[in-house]
Amino acid sequence: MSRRSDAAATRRRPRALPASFYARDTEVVARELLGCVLECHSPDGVVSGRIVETEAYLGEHDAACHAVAGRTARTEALYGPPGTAYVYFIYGMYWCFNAVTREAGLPSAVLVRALEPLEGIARMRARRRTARRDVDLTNGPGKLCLALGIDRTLDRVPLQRPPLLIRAGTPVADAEVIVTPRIGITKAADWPLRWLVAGSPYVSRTPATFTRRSLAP
DNA sequence: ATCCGGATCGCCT
DNA sequence: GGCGATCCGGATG
Repeated sequence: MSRRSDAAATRRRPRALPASFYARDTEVVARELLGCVLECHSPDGVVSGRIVETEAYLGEHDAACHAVAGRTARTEALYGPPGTAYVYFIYGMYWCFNAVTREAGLPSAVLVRALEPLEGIARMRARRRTARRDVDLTNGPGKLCLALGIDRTLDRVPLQRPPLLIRAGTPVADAEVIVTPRIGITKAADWPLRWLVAGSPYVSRTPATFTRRSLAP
């Protein structure tokens, strides 16, 4: 990616979003996380990216939310305080990162599905050897966890300080936001709970609404 | 002890 | 657009 992006990300370091940011309606948090910067620290250095795609998972009554199983060892993080991480393992080989929302005891979260790489791009390339192009480094929830080095050790950590944090970014205007159904689920698959930055080449999958919009504005 | 489904990815056609 | 990889969590016996 461009040196300009790296330089811009390094120059400005807005404060991390406070826990109160997450202690709100999950859909509002999912929407407002667009444009914010997810940043992960490790002995290898700092890696970060701008959030361009999110999904909301609404709690025990959302059939696609892991909390349908109730409170278990796995879902414990979902029941934790707002502004902490829920990191889970999927399909035998990938991690997915969520930010816990609302309040402790109400198991809801926002899944971060795609990033625009900003900082530590060389490190991301090293961790994502199969990605031929930079747009493929972080355009999916499993990919971005590989690129940033997010795994089980970060489950339940607070998101206000290293090793894992989310900073305020350049706000994304409503005109640039698209909402679609969530991806890769079978239950409650028609609920419009996925938010994307329109036109970003870094999203995980271009939604059908893109095509429809361009053909029939 | 065993079974099954899954908030994915990468490679194949 | 389809499929295999690979393994954990939760349910069932």
